[in-house]
Amino acid sequence: MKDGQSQATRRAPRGSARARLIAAARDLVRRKGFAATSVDELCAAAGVTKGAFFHHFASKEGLGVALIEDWTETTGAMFAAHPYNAAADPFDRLIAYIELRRTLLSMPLPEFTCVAGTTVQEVFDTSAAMREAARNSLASGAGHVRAHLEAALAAHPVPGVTAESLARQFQVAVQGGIILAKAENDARPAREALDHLERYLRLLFGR
Amino acid sequence: MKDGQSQATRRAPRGSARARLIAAARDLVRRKGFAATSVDELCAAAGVTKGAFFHHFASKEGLGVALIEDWTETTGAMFAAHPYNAAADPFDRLIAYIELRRTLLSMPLPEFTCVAGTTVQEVFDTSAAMREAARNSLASGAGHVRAHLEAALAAHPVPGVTAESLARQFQVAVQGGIILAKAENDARPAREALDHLERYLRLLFGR
DNA sequence: AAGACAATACCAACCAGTCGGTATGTCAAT
DNA sequence: ATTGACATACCGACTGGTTGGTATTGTCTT
Repeated sequence: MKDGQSQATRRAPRGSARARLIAAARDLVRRKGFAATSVDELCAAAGVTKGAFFHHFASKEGLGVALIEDWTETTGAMFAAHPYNAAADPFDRLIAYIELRRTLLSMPLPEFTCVAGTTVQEVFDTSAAMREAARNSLASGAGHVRAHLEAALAAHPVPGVTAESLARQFQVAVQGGIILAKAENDARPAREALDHLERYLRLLFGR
Repeated sequence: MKDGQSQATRRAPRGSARARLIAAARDLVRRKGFAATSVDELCAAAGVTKGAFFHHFASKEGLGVALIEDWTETTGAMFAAHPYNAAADPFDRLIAYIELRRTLLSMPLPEFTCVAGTTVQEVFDTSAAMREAARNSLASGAGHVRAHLEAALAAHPVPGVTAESLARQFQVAVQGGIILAKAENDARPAREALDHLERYLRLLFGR
């Protein structure tokens, strides 16, 4: 009788408020940026009240840090689990990684924007905590390809090129591509950035 | 007697309010982002009242559009006037352009961030007018190198590579480098992004 | 019973934008 | 060379609504 069902659809199950807030933040921050997203908006989107918000996060900035940390884990798990890691040749794994990033670009624009890259642009000078979380996130993202790059460079050294720096260039191509895609309102420039990255790699490794 | 001097230092000369507001916006928006910069803050920084603000701009968004358009003109004039255009060989001009961008990176971080690239990240989905201004700004920036690229490609064609797309990759390297620099709070990753771009160019053109 | 979790009401500060008014400059007719 | 009509540039108090954050109370789970 107690209309438990409508209650359940209307209100999220207890204990999920934190996760729901982070999910809502991921959506809204990608579309509108961090500063332009208000706490009230976040609560409404998550189906949660303000009391719940400030129970789980000390401040809006706290939510921002948690959002980026969650992003680091989520994307990290996704890349780690992906079959692109299976290829025997490290160079093939790099090409497969780029191909994987290409397929991600077929999603709608707000859904392939990088949470860390977007927010750090806004807050790098106003929130040290969020900047540090973003730095860690981008470094972690570069870490996924660095291992493959080290193996590839061991088999085919390139003078003046380190795995560390080349891994960062992957991030540069991805982040820069996203900016151009946003400006053009079209994923194509981001896809072309990956094409150039792949061509660069092939030239470096003589493939 | 009439303390005309203190009057002059206390208040900007008539007619300069618009330019002062744009200059203040360039500073503040680079450091804090567009959404986090309030109109009051802008007015205070420009030494101007709110009445003056809304006399010159219909809205905060209007100031945003004017800011990006001004940025397009300013940077365009700067690159056009620079001696890097002097080299006879188009390839040398491209290398000189990259070198010019490298020297820009010796400034403090907020001063080498691209106004168009930063703001479009925030407002690409919430302000069509600003996104369009940013698109135009980035396209204009790519246009500066496209001419040199066309000449270089005419002398040394590279299959599958157009001047248009390669010019955009210059923007990708610059914008992506800025994001990493912000995250690391250090210009070095941006400089390395230019190094990789230069190496890519040399490989493409066999230099 | 006790603590974790969440709902509601509330607050001072701040937000973008408005509006009636004034200062300054322009130009044509006197 | 004055005058006066008009436009531009600017001023700053004000408004309705929103902001991030708090205080208090209630309700689940163990």
